[in-house]
Amino acid sequence: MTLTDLRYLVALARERHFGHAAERCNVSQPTLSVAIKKLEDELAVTLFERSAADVKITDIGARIVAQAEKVLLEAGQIKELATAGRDPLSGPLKLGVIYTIGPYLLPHLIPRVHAAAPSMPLLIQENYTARLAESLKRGDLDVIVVALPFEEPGIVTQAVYDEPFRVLMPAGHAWEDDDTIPAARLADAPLLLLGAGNCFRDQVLEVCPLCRGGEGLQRTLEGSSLETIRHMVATGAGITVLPSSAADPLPGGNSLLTVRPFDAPEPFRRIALAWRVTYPRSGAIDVIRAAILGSPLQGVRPVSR
Amino acid sequence: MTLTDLRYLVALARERHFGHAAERCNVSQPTLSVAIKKLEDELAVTLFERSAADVKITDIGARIVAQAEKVLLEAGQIKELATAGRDPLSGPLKLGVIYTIGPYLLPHLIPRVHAAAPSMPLLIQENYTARLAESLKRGDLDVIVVALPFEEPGIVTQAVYDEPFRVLMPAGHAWEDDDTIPAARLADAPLLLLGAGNCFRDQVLEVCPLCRGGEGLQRTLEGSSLETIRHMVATGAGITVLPSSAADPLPGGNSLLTVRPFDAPEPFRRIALAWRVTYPRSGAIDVIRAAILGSPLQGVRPVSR
DNA sequence: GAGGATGTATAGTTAATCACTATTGCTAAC
DNA sequence: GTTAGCAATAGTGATTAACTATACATCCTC
Repeated sequence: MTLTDLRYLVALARERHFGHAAERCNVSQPTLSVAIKKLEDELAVTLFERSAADVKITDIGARIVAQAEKVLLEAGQIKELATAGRDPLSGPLKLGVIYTIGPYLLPHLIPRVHAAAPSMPLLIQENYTARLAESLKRGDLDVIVVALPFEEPGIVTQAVYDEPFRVLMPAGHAWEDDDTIPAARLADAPLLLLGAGNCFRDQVLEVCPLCRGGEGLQRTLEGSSLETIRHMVATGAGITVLPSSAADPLPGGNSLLTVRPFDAPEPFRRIALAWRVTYPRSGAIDVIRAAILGSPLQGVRPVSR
Repeated sequence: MTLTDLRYLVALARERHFGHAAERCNVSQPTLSVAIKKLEDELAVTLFERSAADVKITDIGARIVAQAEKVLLEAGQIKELATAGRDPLSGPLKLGVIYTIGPYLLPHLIPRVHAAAPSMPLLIQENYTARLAESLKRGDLDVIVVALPFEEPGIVTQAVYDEPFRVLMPAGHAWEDDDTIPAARLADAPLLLLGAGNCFRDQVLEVCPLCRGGEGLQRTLEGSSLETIRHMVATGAGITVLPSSAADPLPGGNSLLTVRPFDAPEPFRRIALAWRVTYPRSGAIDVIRAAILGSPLQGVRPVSR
């Protein structure tokens, strides 16, 4: 029993004439005749009473035809689903973002994606890189925004932008007079740091390796966020290093804080998109990339593809 | 897209492994692989993300799989319908009976058919032979009970029983002393007859052809029934000829009426079943025949097949 | 980083199926 | 009896679907 057979069956039930039904199906009369006979044999049921005068459907035949129509209808739905699903910008996209980007990127990203792909709602998860990677590989996420380096089997990455680091200090701090800050100076500063698991923490520690072994004045704030740290800096609890998108004052920004860049060469992190190499909706990824680059993130430099 | 393809699709969605899915479908891995690829090409949609680690279904793939399961379910219903419809004794049987048999046969027939084929309800129509024949050919009826001769193209008949004619007269009638009645005597009797269209009327007239031309004492009662005529005979309005099943007194019968057979050779009618030669439920016809022969119809003689 | 293990895709071949044309067979109507 | 209409069958060719064998890709291990 094939869908073609069922189409022949329904056509014959409608036309009550093998020749006409065959014509409607664009096949020859014997083709349809044989197919119906095959169906009857397979089902071990007489579907039609054939006579010279006309073709009559049996009671059981009528019931089976009704069911066949239902099958064909449902099968047609598959094609419709496929047509709808062919557009990579249709259907939800599961996006993961690391904690140190989400709060600064998402408010800009979401409306831009919505404008570019109105029928692609974003399902967003913020998490650590490791968790995002796991979800991405499991298929719980489709695309993630992470900092490089990021190497995972089966995952491809695409750099999107570079983002310099900044030193954040309370307004009136002694370093405020300097236009730029040397990284080495941080070694003995009361540096506020994110907890383990945040990639940004490690990147900051790389900027001033001395701190690591030094067990100096740094304080690790487990379970905290960049925003919390910023508030703590404002209250004079210490200084910190932030990515520029989180640090640079927006118009009408915080007057309790002072931001200074590092001495050249500025330390920076490279932010990238990552997805399974097998992920088919590359068009959706392009939209995400464009929306990120279209977002007004302070201090970031796009990375050409 | 075939039902087989959909089965492969569903299996792969369940197993998430080409080899295992193929095994479950009793085909080789390449067979399933090619089929899925063909489906994806046809629908122009990526249904699965394949990687060395595992097989992931895409969002659109999951939706299509759900629809495919629906299709397969509905298709399975066809087989179930066929299985149920394979029994000729399942499903209603549309039975036609001529007016001069119905009232005497049906009260016996219906419970017997119900006992022999409980899931074959009878849809019964009483009518003239010509109307029954038309309905039978149109397919509005499946089997009819008529008197022979009955010849129609595409229709087969099977004699079931012979039924002698009887003379019915009011109790106390002059002929009551005779054990049998010669047919010729009816020529000048006040014979009550059914209206035109009733085959039994013509059969009675054949018994005594003289009446036809004679325009004697006969009265034709249009739109009447044998039962009405019987009542009229009881009131002394005349005499009549009835088939034995309608005439012979049942235990506790009507004491106002006297029934006499004809002189030998008794005139009789032959009752038969008729159906379209293409009608597939011969088993149902056998049940009807057996139920008729099992009915206690007075005076009838079964006709062996 | 080379080699092995796992798993999917491809190549090449064979068998089955499907659809065609031509023809037969059947029924009913003229 | 003949003819017309229509479905069934025969026979053939093309397409499809299945197989086995093998290539290819990826990841993991040593």
